[in-house]
Amino acid sequence: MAETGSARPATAGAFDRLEVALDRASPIPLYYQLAQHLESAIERGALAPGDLLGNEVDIAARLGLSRPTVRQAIQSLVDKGLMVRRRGIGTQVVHSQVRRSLELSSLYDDLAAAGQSPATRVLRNEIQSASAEVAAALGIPEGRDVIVLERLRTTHGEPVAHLCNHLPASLIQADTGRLRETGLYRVLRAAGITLHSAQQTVGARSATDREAELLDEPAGAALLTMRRTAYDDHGRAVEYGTHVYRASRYTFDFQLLVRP
Amino acid sequence: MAETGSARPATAGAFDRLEVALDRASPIPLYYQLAQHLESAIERGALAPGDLLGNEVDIAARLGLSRPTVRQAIQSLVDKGLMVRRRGIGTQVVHSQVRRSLELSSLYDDLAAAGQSPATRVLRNEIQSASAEVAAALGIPEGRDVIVLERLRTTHGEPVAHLCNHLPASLIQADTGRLRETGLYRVLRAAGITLHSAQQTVGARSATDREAELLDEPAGAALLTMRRTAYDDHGRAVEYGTHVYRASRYTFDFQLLVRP
DNA sequence: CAGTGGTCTAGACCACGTT
DNA sequence: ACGTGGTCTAGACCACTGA
Repeated sequence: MAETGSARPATAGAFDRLEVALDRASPIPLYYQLAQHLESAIERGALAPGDLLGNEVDIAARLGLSRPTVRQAIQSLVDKGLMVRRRGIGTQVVHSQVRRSLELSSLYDDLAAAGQSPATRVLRNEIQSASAEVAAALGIPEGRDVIVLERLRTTHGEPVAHLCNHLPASLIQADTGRLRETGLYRVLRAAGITLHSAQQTVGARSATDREAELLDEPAGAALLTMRRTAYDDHGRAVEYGTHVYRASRYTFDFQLLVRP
Repeated sequence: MAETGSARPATAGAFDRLEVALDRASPIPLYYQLAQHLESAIERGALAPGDLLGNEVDIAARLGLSRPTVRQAIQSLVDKGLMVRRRGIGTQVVHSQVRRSLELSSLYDDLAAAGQSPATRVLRNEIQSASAEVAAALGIPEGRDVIVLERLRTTHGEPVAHLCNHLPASLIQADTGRLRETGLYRVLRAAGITLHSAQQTVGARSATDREAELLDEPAGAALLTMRRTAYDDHGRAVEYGTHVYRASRYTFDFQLLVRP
């Protein structure tokens, strides 16, 4: 009965304006294709902040998808903080511009993405037996062999950070040459180690004399510190790092989402 | 045909050992009830790290739920980093103990949860016109009225942080008495403002003379700084804060998850 | 090969917020 | 009252993993 026909100007959502072409032959899941389309539409402004997307049933019908599939796509954007759902209202693009949230990428990637042309000086790359602190952080017996990496990260010739990492020696062979050109996490990834999570602690303290010299800061300058243990898929600790950053040249930016 | 009867020792998952009682009359969603059961089982050790949960179809059958509902429950735990799914293997409890990740709670809640019995001294609570910096952070016109809050947070009589917040004056009436006893975010919540997300920047710098005196630190001590803009459901900026923490008494802990 | 999670369908009813 | 998202069902087929 309630056949609305072709005209439906009533509660048209912003989704109408989009041209979404799904490829059912692609190995990429449909919900993921849709999510990518929506995200890129937001990025290029085709979906503006505050826009109502339009209801899920219509979108599903228009795309020839089932509603759960459409929901899965939208939900992934909600989880990213790009959209907000409201019962009785609809789904809208979030008003505030969302900055990229902190990911589990290496500092190298962070800097490269920011166009900072990072470089690395490897100060130390050797095998030692694990101290009590390192053993506890990595969850291995004290005295077990670990790779100790000490590096100085610079951008445009200026030092940014002093990085000290410990890895179980059984994991990889740390190639100093490769570590000069890229980040530790890329080396791990290339070795088939997929990171899963990391526990980080960020703090501050005054620079030691050696740190001040390495980082080209005055004695006793305030530095930003970060201690991190990274875990792989199996929950095994893969890396323990204690890093020190020049506070004048580096901060941690991240976005928090309230879990509903 | 393939009636296995009561004996099924073959690939029994750890889920068998759990007693999960769902309340279909409850307004709490079934997937959420199941997720809570599983999470508490992990917390009290009934599900140990590395345990295979058992396949989703069986669990669904045992509980009288559909598989998507069971999946939704498990997925929420995967999103929290408590479990890992592997195709062809199953779902297991993550090996490493997962610490609580940083949430969008107030410093007051953080300290209270840690049993630190926080207290607050309100140094300033007045209305001013927004400076360019504050106006830009809050997304309002320069010169618009804003509430300026300056507070000193202490635990056990020792200063921990110096907090400076700016809020659009139209939002709430900031009651100094309530701010002494609780955190700003609780006051906001009580005023019907639901926070949605926040953008934070963490850094470090040396203490000014006034900060050193307020925080009982030596002159020029290294301090941890945090700048935050918080947004509500509609994406409107609700609060802009510039906080300074004693590095000797406070750090930021958080967990990062790799999004798959 | 058998078993697992990953994806998808086509519906249904309910709770909530607006009107 | 109505429209929205929130939840749930009962299946289906596929892709990956391990033996």
